[in-house]
Amino acid sequence: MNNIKVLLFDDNIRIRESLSILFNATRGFEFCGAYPDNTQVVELVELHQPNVVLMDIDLPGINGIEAVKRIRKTNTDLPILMLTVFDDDQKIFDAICAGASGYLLKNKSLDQLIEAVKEVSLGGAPMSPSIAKRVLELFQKQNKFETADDFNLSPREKDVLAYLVKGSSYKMIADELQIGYDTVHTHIKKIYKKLHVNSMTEAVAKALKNKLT
Amino acid sequence: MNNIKVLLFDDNIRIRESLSILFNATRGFEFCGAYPDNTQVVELVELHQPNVVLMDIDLPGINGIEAVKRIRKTNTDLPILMLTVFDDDQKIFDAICAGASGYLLKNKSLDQLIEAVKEVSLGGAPMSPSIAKRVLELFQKQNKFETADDFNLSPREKDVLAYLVKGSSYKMIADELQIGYDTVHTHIKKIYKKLHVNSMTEAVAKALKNKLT
DNA sequence: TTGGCATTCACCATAATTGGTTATTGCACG
DNA sequence: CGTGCAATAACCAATTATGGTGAATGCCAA
Repeated sequence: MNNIKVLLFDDNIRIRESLSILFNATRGFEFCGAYPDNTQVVELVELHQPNVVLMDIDLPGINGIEAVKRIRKTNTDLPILMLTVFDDDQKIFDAICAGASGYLLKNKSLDQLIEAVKEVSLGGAPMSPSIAKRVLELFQKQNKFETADDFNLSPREKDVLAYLVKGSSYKMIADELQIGYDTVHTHIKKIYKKLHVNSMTEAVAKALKNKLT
Repeated sequence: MNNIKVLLFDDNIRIRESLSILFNATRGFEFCGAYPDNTQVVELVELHQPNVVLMDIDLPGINGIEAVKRIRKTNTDLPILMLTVFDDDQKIFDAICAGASGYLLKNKSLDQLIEAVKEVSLGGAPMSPSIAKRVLELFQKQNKFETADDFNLSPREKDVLAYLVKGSSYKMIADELQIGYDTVHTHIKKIYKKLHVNSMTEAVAKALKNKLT
């Protein structure tokens, strides 16, 4: 198996030096270099062809999240491990959405860092447990839904509502469901009563807000 | 510091026995008991008052995910660590949405398991890197958005579109934006041209699909 | 300063939606 | 064997939305 080539971006010179020593001294790793900012991040990735990028999230100028976005424009597979001293919800969220592969707090031991880099190079997504907790919470928040509020819609009414959400008109719904225009009208009237709305747009908005689709 | 009380649900008798020995023999832990199914899960949690629950995800009868839901009905804080041999996307997703605190593959060493239980009892969310990767991918998928497609909407047009999404009619928008009905009409006509749609519901659907709000 | 664009407004004709009532069919439940 | 409900359908009147043209104002940049 080939060495794992590691490229580091961090504005702290001590971290650059110590990680440089660490990866050069550890069997199975190869240190491409360490840079204090992201001005040349895309070019440096192109140049060094690393297997893993370590990215400090709080860099001056182009921050780590922006750098991840730039790398991801041309390279969707390269593992990028975010390093940070803070576990700020918004930054975690942004970094993950930008396409980061993992997220470590800097309080890890060097052994744990080595382990994490190995894991991320193999396609895993190492995360500090406290980070993982945040991610899970964000995830749960986004996917909590009120099954309670079904509004007692009948199956057919749900069908019709789904077409409304897709942007269909009475006529289109009638065509697609193979029923008459007046029947669509009837269904929609009942939907409005059950949802306590009185227009298609309100119904669509309510359906989407309550994940009725 | 008090011992960490661990309660286990797993249908494999070998795992029950070996983890029983492990946690009884490890300083800082206390083993509440091991059960092969979830029929009494809520009562057992109530009885033992554990600090951490280890839950196999594939149990006969009431599965691990359903068990998590039941526990979460009355106890939102108790750390529940899911154990599984498979890393199936849907199960990961369901377990997390049900309220699981962490998610470990069973290929972990006993030392790593002990470490993970410690972490979860402290409020972390240990995850096997391969699981974490799935979670990140699901997360990224849910939150990917096309900032590119702004559709060249002017600020005012975005305002109007936002009201459409809220379910407002021409009149309501005119009132709320303090402009005339015909002006709203004009804005909406331009929005339709830019979005390539020709009804309020289509505009709302497209706006929401492209996160234009 | 001229051209483009955003924002505002008006009028007209057509099409679509809304709310009301009424009615038939078929299915499930007690 | 009625009762209730979902699903289907029809009719009417009033409101709302759509698509077109045209036009005034103001602002910014070439």
